[in-house]
Amino acid sequence: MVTIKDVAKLAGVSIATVSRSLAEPDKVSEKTRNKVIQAVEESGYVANTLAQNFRRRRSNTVLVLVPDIANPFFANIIQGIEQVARQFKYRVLLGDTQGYDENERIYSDLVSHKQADGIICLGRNIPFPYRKGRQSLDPAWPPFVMACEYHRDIPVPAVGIDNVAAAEVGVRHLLSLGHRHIAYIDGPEDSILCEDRLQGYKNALKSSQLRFEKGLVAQGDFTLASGYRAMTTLLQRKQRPSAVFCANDEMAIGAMQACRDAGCELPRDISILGFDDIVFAEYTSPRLTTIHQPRNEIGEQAMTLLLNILSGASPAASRVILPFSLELRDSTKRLE
Amino acid sequence: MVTIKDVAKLAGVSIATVSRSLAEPDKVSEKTRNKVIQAVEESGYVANTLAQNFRRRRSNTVLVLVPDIANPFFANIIQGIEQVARQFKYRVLLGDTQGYDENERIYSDLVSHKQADGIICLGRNIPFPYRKGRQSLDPAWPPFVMACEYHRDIPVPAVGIDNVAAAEVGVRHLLSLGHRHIAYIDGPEDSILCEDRLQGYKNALKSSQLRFEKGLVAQGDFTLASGYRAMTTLLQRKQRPSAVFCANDEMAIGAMQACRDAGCELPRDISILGFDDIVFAEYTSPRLTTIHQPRNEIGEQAMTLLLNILSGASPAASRVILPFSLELRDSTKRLE
DNA sequence: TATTATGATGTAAACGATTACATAATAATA
DNA sequence: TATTATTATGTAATCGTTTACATCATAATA
Repeated sequence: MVTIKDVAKLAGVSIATVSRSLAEPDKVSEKTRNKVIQAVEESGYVANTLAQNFRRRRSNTVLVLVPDIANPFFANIIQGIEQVARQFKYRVLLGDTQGYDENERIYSDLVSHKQADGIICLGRNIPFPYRKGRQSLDPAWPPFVMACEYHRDIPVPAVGIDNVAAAEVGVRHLLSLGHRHIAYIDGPEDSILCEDRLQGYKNALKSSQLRFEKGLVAQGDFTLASGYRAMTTLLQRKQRPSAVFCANDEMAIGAMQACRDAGCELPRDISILGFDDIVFAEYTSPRLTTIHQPRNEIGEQAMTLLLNILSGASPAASRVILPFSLELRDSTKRLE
Repeated sequence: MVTIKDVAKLAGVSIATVSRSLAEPDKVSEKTRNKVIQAVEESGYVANTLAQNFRRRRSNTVLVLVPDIANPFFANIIQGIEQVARQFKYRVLLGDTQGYDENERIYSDLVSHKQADGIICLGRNIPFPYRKGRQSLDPAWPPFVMACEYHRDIPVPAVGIDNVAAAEVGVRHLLSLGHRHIAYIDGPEDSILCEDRLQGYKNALKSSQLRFEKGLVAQGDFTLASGYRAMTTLLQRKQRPSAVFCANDEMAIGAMQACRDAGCELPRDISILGFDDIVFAEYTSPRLTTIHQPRNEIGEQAMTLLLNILSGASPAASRVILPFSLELRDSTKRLE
């Protein structure tokens, strides 16, 4: 293996000069710089990243905590993160937490072990211990940002959309189609995202002087199967809802299947509205009307934000709110 | 930061002894071992992984090259890899190559830079330069294994199913339903997987004394959109196929949509058979009949294989072939 | 008991880079 | 030209481990 020593010998300079020529080229005369570059090429030298990381006490790696990689929604966010990371020569270490807090802990240890410089958290759990009610960011925490989710109490830097507004726009769309009996299939209980979407749903109802009915909210957990189950429950009500707003597309797709299995025709009997706009939304039957989130951009922005923090930007909480849009397709229909 | 030195001082031994107590406990007397453990706990020492990696010249990290993380099929394989990796204290570095060879090169550089100890390649491209026709594994290559795909010329360790057999089973199923005019929607051109599946398709036809017709093969690239396009092309033939075998589920789902858009009723007019059995396959309408692959296990086995190689097992090519199964659902129907 | 084998510990040299500091070379100024 | 400021380079310490080797203590053997 060719080391910096070999290059130094070959170029007839000291190792310090080689190091400088490579890291801070303008701190070195043009002549020597050329000699060094020549020697590097001749010897085929590549710096040993392990040694560099050790000496610089950082890894140029970010850890991404994903509740579930198999969820195509997260996959797109990761792509955005990857893209920016690659551009800035950062590596992306993946941590699939499968929704378990313990796993999040395990992974975040990597940061204290200097295996990663920072964390992007796609899930809803902060992987560090914290006291409830704490107002400011704990200075002991490693650099990290949340994407999609955020935190109500702690001012964690976060990237996402305005979920209240997005849900409201979606439900208002259903209302504008004449629906008055609108159900909501909720995501995991402790998700702020879902709380916000529920709030948007309530706001929309209110704007039409409709009363919020608890029985019209069914619990899901973002999976296809949970959407199916939730819808099945809703269909058992004496008065079936004429429209259903789902907290994500997968549950919407599950719900559609439940409707079909119950003998409903879509969208004639029931309108369905999703959230996220995953690729599959365009390939359901009927095509799923849904709220589009700029997934790639969320990832990009999250990584950018983290890079800023890593390069010493104020650790003050910055929320990046990106635009959403209502994607009108065929799963929602005017009530006849 | 508390280092090994501090622990040594606290325990009243040398740093070598501390290191040994931790790495090779049986090379040290019980008394000292206890003293050291005590000191470690008291001081809250955790070894600096950066320093360890540097000194040990390895990173305890594997690089996973994924053509597309957004593909749920790969996501499940990654989960399998993750699982085993975590168990053996390995980290998973993710490289989304988005199908570009150059990206694969970039990532595989990480190995030469010692950022990763080995590679698991989910795509079809070997990320190192190689001469065609080479019979043996290049000893200069870093440890790596392929999952799903494999290589025809080079004996690369690989994990997957018998794609020829699987496709044959699938198509025979269509034949058994009376279909004689069966199309095939192919995946990317340079994929051995797809070549194998095509071969299985041909074998099945042959077994029923049917002639292989080139016009019944449409090109796709594993995406939903490409499935849609391919199916649209097939539907323009004077004689429409009565059944279509798709090289993966996503193309099958795309194809279903194309059929509906062309006014076909499924599965009455056309039977559709997928491949992979992604979660969404159960939520299409009609539910997709498909070939099930043990995705998680493929990931697990691939990681296990890589670990073996890393721990010095013979670098000889070992192929791990896992079982598949035909998942009968509602998208295939007896020809009337 | 003297000698040898065995096991436990310590000493110090790596690993391959970065970087504070000292020194040498050059340019700018008086 | 002599002096000072500036820039370029080299020397050597350092990061926190691991590990070859030397040393010392203890147990086993003659």
